[in-house]
Amino acid sequence: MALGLLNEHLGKSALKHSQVREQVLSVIANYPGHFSVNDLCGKVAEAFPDIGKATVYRVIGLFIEAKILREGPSRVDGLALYELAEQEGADHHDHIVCLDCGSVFEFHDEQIETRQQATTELMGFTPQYHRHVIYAECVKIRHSKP
Amino acid sequence: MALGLLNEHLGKSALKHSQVREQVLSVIANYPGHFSVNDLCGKVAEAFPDIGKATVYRVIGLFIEAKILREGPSRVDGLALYELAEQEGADHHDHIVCLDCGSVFEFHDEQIETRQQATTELMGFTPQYHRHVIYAECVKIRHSKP
DNA sequence: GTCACTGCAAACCCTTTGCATCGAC
DNA sequence: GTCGATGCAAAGGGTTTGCAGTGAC
Repeated sequence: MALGLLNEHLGKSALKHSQVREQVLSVIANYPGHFSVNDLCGKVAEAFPDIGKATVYRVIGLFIEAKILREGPSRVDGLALYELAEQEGADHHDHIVCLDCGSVFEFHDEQIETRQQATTELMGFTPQYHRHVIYAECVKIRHSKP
Repeated sequence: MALGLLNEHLGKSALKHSQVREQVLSVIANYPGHFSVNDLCGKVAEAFPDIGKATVYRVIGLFIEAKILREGPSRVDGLALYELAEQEGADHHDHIVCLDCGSVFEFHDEQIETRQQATTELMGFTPQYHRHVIYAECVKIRHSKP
């Protein structure tokens, strides 16, 4: 899976393959959902205590370039969250952040995507990516989180 | 205009009216478009050199509570931008950030707003606010910026 | 052997906080 | 006079960078 993307990206550049990058990738691959850099550092440290925080930051940048990760929603306090990028052709999704508990949910609406594309082009732009996050209160507690 | 909102908000709280707050507000009122805290500090320093940066931060927080300002799009590098909030009943808008020059443009699409509301409610949430930013390349250079 | 990668710690940037002073009511 | 507002400088938190050592090719 994502390992292929990584190697593809490394192949196109002067960058080298490394064990550490594969290790971080394996941690991410097993990471469900959305995470901050700090979350990831924690998980990485559990599995590979020798990997430093600076490397995690550097690797995240690399993975974003390789389109393995993408920047997801921001937490209410503004901290960036990341998630595995969609595979080529897979459904793109946007986010709802619960104002009550901070949980992140995903949604997809084809009409919104279409209108977005059309509106942007109408204004003379070629859309590359977008961030669409709805902050909302949940009516009934239908999800639980610490 | 916004001065009314400020006084209204101050009236509802234990907070005091102050000259400094009015001065910062006057700078913002003359500020076209979207600005970072740093931008604003610069403009404020030009007009009122005695106002400290900490106060600007504190005042921005206050103005957001008073719904005079709202958090706008993020710059590509992630830095938050602010803008004058819409007046009650006025059109809400979202943002396109030009990847070529960083300029910020506004758009509004009623269909997107409607679908957003519907989708969120369908998932059991009451939407409070959203951040919808499209990052795009401009096809022709139809705007100029340093 | 070369040049990129890594870990550590220091540096950085933006933002918040503590504290003494000033100002609004 | 009271209590919030302000300015300054210091502290915080997240992220980046410099450098010497390590690892990939």
